[in-house]
Amino acid sequence: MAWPKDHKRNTRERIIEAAASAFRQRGIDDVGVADVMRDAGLTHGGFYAHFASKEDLLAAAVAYASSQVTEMIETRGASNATQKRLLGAAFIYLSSAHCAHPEWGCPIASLGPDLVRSSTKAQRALAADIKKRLKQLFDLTPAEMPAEARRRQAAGAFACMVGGLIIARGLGESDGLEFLKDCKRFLEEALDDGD
Amino acid sequence: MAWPKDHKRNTRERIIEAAASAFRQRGIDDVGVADVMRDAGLTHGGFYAHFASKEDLLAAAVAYASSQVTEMIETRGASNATQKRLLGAAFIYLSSAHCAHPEWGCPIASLGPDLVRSSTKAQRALAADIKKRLKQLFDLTPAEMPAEARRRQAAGAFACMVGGLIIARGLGESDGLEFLKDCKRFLEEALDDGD
DNA sequence: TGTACATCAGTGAACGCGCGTTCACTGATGTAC
DNA sequence: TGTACATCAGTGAACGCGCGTTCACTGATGTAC
Repeated sequence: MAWPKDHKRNTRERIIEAAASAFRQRGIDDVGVADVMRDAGLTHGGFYAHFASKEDLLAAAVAYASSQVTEMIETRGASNATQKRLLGAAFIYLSSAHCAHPEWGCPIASLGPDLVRSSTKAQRALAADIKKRLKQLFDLTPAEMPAEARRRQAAGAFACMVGGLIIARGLGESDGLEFLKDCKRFLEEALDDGD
Repeated sequence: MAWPKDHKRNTRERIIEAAASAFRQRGIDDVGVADVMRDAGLTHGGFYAHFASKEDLLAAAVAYASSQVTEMIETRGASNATQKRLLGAAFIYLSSAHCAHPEWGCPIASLGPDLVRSSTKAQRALAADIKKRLKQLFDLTPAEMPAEARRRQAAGAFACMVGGLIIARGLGESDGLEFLKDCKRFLEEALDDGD
């Protein structure tokens, strides 16, 4: 081979990162293949050496975005060793920083409904993201609780997180922050139940 | 005037209804002006006699969709006179029927993230929808509770409803139904708190 | 060490296609006489 | 009651534009000798 062996892999990764940011910030249809390639420092023609279609790129971008959120929750939300690890994850997710920056945040909250209507491949990436997240949140619930109760808490908290973020963004800056606070207090009480 | 005086108003309404269904089912960008007009039994050229732009139609469609959801909650969810009216609303919202039929359901769950990125007019329609819904849900909480607690319950339940529906749709048929049940049980417990 | 070569990542012009929007028109309707 | 007319909701061809995708090519790189 005439090129460093991971050069193409690196380029591909760069394209995926650029796409993941742009899609989450501006939406799937408002971001063209040429835009993504420009963000990655390339010209649009080379795109199809890396992906079969824009839909394929979307699926890869969702998977990448999902892993970013997993890391965000792991390192910034659930690091405390107390009983309230799920609540810590929810607080990070419902933070004003996450609300203001969809481009590095949860792809379900920024693209979910579009992904449901999307190609099979992107749909599968979404479903995989959801299942991973549910597993991650489940593992943050108190281990001594019955599994069913843990699953319920993970599901309810996750729903509240995704919906809360979307609604807060829809309300705009000041009302949105107020709403986020209400959601957090709601979860605080709701998750106290099972202790 | 050479036409029945509410003829144009009726036609406009028909276009809005067609758009509200199509947008919620297939997404904003995947529904063309010509599609909407065909659904309304017209040809595309006449569109601009009713709306200044597709974005304007979108704003009107969101407002119409919102009123449909208000009615759904009012007539099918919150009709009981018990203490659990908010829970009743949530159960209707998180029903499998609503999950399977975005075209007559909540526009926040089907279009929310897209509307946040949309024109100012559509954004305003979304924010208005959210505020109306929050007010409606607030009014379903027990009147004897402190206002702050009522607001928290309304916010948390609403977030859970929107997020729950989006996640369930993302999971697909069977897993989605299971998830909806978990969300409903979660809310059942969470809303018991304040009684 | 130096040179010719093969490889293939990336370039950029070109293609169809569909969409939002415009506009000259048609023809159904209520009104005036 | 009947006819000519004015109105304007709706028609359909046409426009420009941007996007996803294709393809012949260029040129940077590691390898063979």
